[in-house]
Amino acid sequence: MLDAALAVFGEKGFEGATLDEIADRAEFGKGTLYNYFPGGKEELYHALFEERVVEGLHRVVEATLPADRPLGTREEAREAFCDFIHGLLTHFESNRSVLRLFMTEGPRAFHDPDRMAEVLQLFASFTASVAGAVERGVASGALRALPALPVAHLLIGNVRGLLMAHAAHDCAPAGLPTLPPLDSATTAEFITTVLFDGLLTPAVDAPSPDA
Amino acid sequence: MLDAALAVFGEKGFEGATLDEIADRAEFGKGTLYNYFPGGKEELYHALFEERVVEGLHRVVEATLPADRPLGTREEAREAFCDFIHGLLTHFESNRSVLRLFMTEGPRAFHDPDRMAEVLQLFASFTASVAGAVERGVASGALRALPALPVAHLLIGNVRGLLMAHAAHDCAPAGLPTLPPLDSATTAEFITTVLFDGLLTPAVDAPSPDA
DNA sequence: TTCAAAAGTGACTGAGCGGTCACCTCCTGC
DNA sequence: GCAGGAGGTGACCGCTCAGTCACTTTTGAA
Repeated sequence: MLDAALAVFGEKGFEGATLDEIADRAEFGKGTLYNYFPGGKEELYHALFEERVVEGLHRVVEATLPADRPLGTREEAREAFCDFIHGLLTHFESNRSVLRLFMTEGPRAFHDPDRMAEVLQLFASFTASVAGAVERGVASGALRALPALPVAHLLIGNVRGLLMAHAAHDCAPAGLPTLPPLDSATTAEFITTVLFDGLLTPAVDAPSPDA
Repeated sequence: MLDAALAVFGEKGFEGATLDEIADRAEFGKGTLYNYFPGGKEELYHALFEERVVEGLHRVVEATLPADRPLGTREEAREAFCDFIHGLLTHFESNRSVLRLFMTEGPRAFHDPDRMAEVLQLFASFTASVAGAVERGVASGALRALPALPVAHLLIGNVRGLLMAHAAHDCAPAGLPTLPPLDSATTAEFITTVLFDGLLTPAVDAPSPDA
């Protein structure tokens, strides 16, 4: 049943999805749906969001940034976060519907403070885990002394942004300037390079302008 | 009329906004709305999006990354992009409704390939301008030789991500782990530091950029 | 002053959809 | 084989809202 809901919400979005279609696709009657989710559309959606999206994020963070993973050196930190980014990318690339829920939910919550509070609550421990890892990196001297929470947001935001750009490429028919679909390992390495090494060329005292 | 539409779409989102409310708030009859926008809700929304969101992005990019701005040195490149980021932040912070349209539209377009094509078309020249600036930075040796378009996406995505996080903070009632509202200059400097100097502490064997 | 076109109006309509409920069906335990 | 209830069902209801159109008001040219 959640599978059907995921498919339909993923395709149509929250507003566009109809309970009739979800029930049809799940091969259940609409009434049955209310047996499982008395709260109706909202409850179904929230349950789905929690079980698939939030749960997925947790698995990735547990696999790649566990509290005992050493982040003492620059190399360790770089590799750990690269794994994390790679984990997020592969997770979402193999779960397009989940990706859509993930990307759509933030904006949706803006129009409803209660929902926003809920969403933030659901993401809180995920964000906190990432921020914790950043903090450990800072403490060990591997990372610059920047505030951990904004850095965590930035990290997550980057993955989200590139996923969005790539997903847009899939949808776009014309020859518009979109990103070609990269494999997740390359993309992860790209993001890591920018975020960890920086965009600027390494400062040698005589910069080499090689045209 | 567009002002009223902006306010309502900003508050309620595309689906949540009703033409009755827009017409009311604009102090027009609903019929009049169809005189100006025969295509109805969609056309009104698209016109709004084009005139306010896309237009705003263009103004920022023209002000901070014009084609003749020198990007030859690391310092010039860093400052130019910092200005750009700062420009985006201030623009959106003083136009919350515009911000919401901007953030909501991407996800919305996923459920409709035609709309996605339109949106990409509208953003194409904006993205291209940013990518062009990146390319110039790379050509002059100030920036690492990374593909310009993904870098541009990353840049824009970072601003979008932090704006979202800060906007979420405004909505959230509880003491959840959200970002405190920073002033845009600080935030711009923060993003620039991460993206340009990198998260890693300067390596011993490489010369250090200044703190 | 006249009047026709342009601009504006809001009650009405029809479709779509979330949610309900009286009924059915099938399993279980006796 | 039967009673009872848990689980399943889909026609139906009521409401919301985009879009329409017959009518009113304004405008400005003659």
